[in-house]
Amino acid sequence: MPLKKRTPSAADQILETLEERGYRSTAPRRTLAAIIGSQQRHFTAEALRRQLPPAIGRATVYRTLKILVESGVLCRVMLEDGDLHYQLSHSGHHHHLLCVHCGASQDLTGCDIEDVLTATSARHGFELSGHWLEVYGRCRQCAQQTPAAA
Amino acid sequence: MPLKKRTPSAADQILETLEERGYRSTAPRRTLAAIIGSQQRHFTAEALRRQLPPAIGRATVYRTLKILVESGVLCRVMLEDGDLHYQLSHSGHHHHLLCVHCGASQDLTGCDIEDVLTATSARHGFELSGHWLEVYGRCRQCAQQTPAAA
DNA sequence: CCTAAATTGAGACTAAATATCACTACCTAA
DNA sequence: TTAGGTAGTGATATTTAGTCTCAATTTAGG
Repeated sequence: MPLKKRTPSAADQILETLEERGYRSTAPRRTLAAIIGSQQRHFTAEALRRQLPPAIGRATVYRTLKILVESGVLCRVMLEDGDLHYQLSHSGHHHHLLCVHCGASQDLTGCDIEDVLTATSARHGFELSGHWLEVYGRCRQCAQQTPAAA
Repeated sequence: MPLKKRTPSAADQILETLEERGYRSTAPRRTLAAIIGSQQRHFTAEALRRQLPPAIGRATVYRTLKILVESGVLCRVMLEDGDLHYQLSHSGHHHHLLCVHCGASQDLTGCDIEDVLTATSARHGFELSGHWLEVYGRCRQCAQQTPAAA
């Protein structure tokens, strides 16, 4: 017998956040939330759309993605080739270690980039307000599988 | 009487770099070099094109920009809104302090970001191969002019 | 001057994203 | 429970940014 209250799924959390922000719960958004919650990797808007029933219009996909980024549910990830991807955001401001081999990404935690930037900016008389950082390389698994990639 | 050998202009330096790399000196490239050398701020491909005689085709502009980035003459700058701009590159790998108020940019020097990233990545078992960093804020002048911007 | 190869520009094309707008479906106040 | 104002939707047109193709032109070098 399944329990009534389980750990809320990613999709549920997404919908909840939208409601908290005053957005209506609609059928397209529920579908979007379910598919987004099921993504194992960062994804593009168009890749997402391909997984959606064709009845859901392009505009809705882009509108919803924008809302979700503003709401902190998703974050944007810039790939090395300039492709803009999205992925579930697990925390507040953070950065990504993006594996260029398998496409996995880990959050960069325990990192004092912010402090370094603040100090360096101050030295330039610069009033820091934000930054954008992506880190590319190979994750542990991929690095082990192909030790000295050409 | 003007001296024969002056400090070479930015445009001359651009053309020289192209020649060193085996690219031919052509009229369109000379025009491009002159206009690029005269930019006071980072610029988009299309903004550049608007300053060019219409006889120079779009393809040539983009081709030349690509060559110049590969040659290290220009570097790409990603603005906060996702706009891709270009600007003259003054050194090798570096980062930018981008003023969101006036559009000025300074190179970020004397910064040990690389070391921090290397150490942090290692802690995650991540084999670092590259990164992308932009820093946004207000330059000294703008910060002074509007001390507590809303 | 001649020629091969590099370069060019017009324009077709692509991809990603936004804008428009009539229509629909939510949700709440009655 | 329903009515109706509004948020939301989707089809479609449009924009933006850039790439591709290819015939014609220009360049560098002998």
